[in-house]
Amino acid sequence: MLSHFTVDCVIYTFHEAQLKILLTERNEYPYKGWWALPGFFIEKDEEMEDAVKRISYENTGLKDIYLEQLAAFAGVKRHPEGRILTVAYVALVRYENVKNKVKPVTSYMKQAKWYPINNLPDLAFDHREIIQLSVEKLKKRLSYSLAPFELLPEKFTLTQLQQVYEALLGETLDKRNFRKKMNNLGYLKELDEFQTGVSYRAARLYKLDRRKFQKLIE
Amino acid sequence: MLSHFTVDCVIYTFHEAQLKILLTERNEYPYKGWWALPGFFIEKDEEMEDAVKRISYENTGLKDIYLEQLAAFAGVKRHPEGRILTVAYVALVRYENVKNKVKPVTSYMKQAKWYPINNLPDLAFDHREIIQLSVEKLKKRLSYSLAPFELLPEKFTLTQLQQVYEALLGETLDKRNFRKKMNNLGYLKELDEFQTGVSYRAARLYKLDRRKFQKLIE
DNA sequence: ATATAGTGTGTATTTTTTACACTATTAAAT
DNA sequence: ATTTAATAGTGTAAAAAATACACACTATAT
Repeated sequence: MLSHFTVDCVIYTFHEAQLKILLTERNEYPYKGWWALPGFFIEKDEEMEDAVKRISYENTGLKDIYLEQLAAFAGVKRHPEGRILTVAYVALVRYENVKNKVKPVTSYMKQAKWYPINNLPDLAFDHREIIQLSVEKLKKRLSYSLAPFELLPEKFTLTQLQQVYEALLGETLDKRNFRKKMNNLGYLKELDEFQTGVSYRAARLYKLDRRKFQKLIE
Repeated sequence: MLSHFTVDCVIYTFHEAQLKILLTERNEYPYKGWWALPGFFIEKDEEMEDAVKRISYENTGLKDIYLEQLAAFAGVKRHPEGRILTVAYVALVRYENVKNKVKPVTSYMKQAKWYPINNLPDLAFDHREIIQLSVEKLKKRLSYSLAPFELLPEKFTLTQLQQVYEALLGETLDKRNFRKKMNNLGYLKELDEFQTGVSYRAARLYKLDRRKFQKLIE
C-alpha cells in the first residue's frame, strides 16, 4: 500500500551540564500549540538521511552532524487523519556550534527551544515514546559509542565527559573510578591546555583520539 | 510524500548446531528467481507487527513468535520502479515447532528454504545488508538478550546454548568458563531430565527462569 | 587572608575473566 | 565382555577489572 512518509529528528546537545533536546511548537493542525520533534514530510527521491540533514540544518544551522537511525513508527492511530509512517533519527550536535540558538518563526512552527531531557513538556503524537526509546538506545550503547564526544566540544574536561555519562545513565559516578577507567581505555589524549574563564582551578582539557577509538572497537 | 510500504522479515532458527535464516525464491519481477527475505506489502490499516506475524505465520505456521524491529530501509534506488520503503523485523523461532518445514509454492514465491547464516546465496534488493545488520544487532545485545532462548527448545542442554552463543559471536568459547558464567547469571534452572536418543552420555537439560531473567535486567 | 568552588590523586578489596586437561557416561561395534 | 567413539561434566590459579572511599590543591573574588 501507499503511506504518508515523514522523518522526525531527536536532536541532542549538551549544555549547562544537562542533556537537551530540540523541540518545536506546532502552528498547525493537528496538535496546534503542542511541542513536537522537528520533522517533516520527505520529498520524492530524497534519501532519508538527506531529509534529516535538511531538518537539522534548518534548526541548528549545522551540516555534517552525527546521525543514527532510531526506528520506524507506523501505528495506524498515531495521526488523526490516518497512518503516517515516520522514521525517527537521533542527531548529536555541539551546543557551541549551533547557529540559530532559537529558530525563527515559520508558518508551521511558532518557535524552537532546547529542553532538558528530564523536564519535557507534553508532546504531540507519539513523540514522548520516540524520545524515550532514543534515550534508552544511547544509554545501552554508551560504553562503545562516540556519542559523548559528538555532544561535547572538541576539547573537553573530564568532568564534562563524566556529566554526559551521568546524564545518559541517570546516575552519579565516582570521580576517581571514572577517570581511572577513561585513562585505561586509552583513546583520550591529554592536552597541555586548560580551561579559561573560570573562577576556580582550571581543569585540564582532553581530546578524543579517533584512530585509537576505531582500533579498539575493531 | 506517499511511498510504497512493505515489511521484510529475517526469521532465525537454530538447527543442526547452526543459525539459519528463512529465504524465499522470488517468482516475480524484479529479481525473479533470486532469493529474498520473506516480506510483503502492508495492508491499509494493518499494524506493522501484524503484517510481520502474517508473513511469519505463512512461512512457519507459527503464531506468537518473538519479534523485534530492526530498521527502516528506504533508499531511493533499492527498487527499480522507484522507492519502496521497507521496515525490517527480526523474528526468532524454535525449529522443532516450525510446521511447514518447506513452504508450498505460491504465485509470487517458488519455494522457501532455511540457509545457514554463513552460507547465504546471492540476495535480491538490499537484503544482504539487512541480514548483516540483523546479525550485528543480535550479537551486540547477546549478553542481556532473550534471543538464545527463543531459538532453542524450552528444554535445552548447555552445549546447545553455547553453540547459539558461538554462532552469534562468530568465535568458539571455553566450555568450563561458559558454564561457570551461565550458572553465575542465576537465571538457568537445572532440570532433573536428560537428553534421550543419543549414543553417548546424555546431557542434562536446563530451562530459562524468565522471572529471574526479568529481575536481573531491571 | 580567607572563603569558595571545583580539580586531581592512590590504595585495598572484591568481582570477573581467562587459561587450561582430565575423568565420567553411554551406546554401538567388535 | 571388551573396546571404541562421542560427548558430558568438572576446579583452580592467575590476571584483570570494578568498586569503595577522603583529602590536599589551585585559581579567583572579596
